[in-house]
Amino acid sequence: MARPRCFDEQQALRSALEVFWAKGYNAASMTDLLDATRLSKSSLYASFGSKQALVVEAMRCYAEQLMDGPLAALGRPDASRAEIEEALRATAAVARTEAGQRGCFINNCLTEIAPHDAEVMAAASAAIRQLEAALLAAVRRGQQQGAITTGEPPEALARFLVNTLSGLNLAAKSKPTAERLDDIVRVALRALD
Amino acid sequence: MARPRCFDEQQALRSALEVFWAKGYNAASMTDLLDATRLSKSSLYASFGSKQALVVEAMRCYAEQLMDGPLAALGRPDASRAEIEEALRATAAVARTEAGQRGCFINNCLTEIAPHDAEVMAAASAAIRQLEAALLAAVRRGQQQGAITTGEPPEALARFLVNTLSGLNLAAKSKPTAERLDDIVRVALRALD
DNA sequence: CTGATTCTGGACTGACCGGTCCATAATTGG
DNA sequence: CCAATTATGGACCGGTCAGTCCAGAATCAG
Repeated sequence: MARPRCFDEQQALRSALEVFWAKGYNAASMTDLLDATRLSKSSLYASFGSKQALVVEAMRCYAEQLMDGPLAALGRPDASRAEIEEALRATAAVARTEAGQRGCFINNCLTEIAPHDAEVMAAASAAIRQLEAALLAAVRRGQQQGAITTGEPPEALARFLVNTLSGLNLAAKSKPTAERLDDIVRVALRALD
Repeated sequence: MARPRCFDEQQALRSALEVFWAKGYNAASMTDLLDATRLSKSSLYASFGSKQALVVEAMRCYAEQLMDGPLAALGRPDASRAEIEEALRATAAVARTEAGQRGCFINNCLTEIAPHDAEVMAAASAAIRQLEAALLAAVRRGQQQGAITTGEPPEALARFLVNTLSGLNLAAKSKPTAERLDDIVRVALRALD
């Protein structure tokens, strides 16, 4: 009875994410988004409602692909110190690439738009909370195994690690050398001893 | 012979900085800047040339007031471990305030505009380099005094500390609790032991 | 083939953008 | 008071912004 949708909403979302990620929210025009998604204006507005709603969806999409990418190790149920180290190193490795210079999309949104948009703030906070929870579980396991100091509560160590990851992603913006990133990761890991 | 300038360029710059800092570069319109500086469009363009040139000057202005504010301790010629701790704590203290939720202006610019503007990138890099140099000097002194580990080169520790400060300023965006910030500072300082 | 329904392209809107320009007001030295 | 010089306000510019809307193409069930 009805004509079926002839485009993949998830695929469009991924394309929109690329645009927002590369250009930032304000600098990404609807024209840019239309070109990237290959959707008509009507279709895009019918599917997502507004530019703001679209970026919020893009943030969720990004958070998912983060946990499947450089932070995948942290998602494993037996994640411990080795997986924390792996996550830090993978983040540093991405930061060296050209694409990595876009930084963390969540942090970009937190910086540019969250202060003036409650929904974006909520989405960013949720993503950060999720990362912290994963780190917390890994820290606890590491402490139980004696691989991580028990001189600090696991919550404190997890918060510190979130902070270090944020910093690495920000550092990525200014074309850091591999040595610089390695220094940061190595010294940060000292805090777990 | 000539009519003297009847406004304070530095004062106008500080006002412009407030606008850019609170709203972000793209979201700050010339109208906003004109209202805040109380200048006419002609005067502002005659003094600074363009919105982009204005933000670059604002970045320099911010970098100065940073070294006179929370990072003042690091500027002292005898700065050592205590001054590093003081800088971290002062940054955390600012992050708790409402004004602190604007984060670090340099990092905001690095995130929003530096990727697409070479001059902004240069200004941001210069500011970060300056901070790192101050930290490096303090780390070296701390190592000589035996207050900081010599198990890592001072450059690595300085880079790590820059990273931690960046992270704290980013964390400021999401209304962090005092406890959370204290955790980050305390754990980061472990890495110096 | 037909009628119902939904998707699609693009014209269109009013507002605002950063930036230019000029006539005028203000202040100077003489 | 005058001539020279500069700051100033505001009109104005073309372009772009996010978002609306509609006529028509595409796809369905029967």
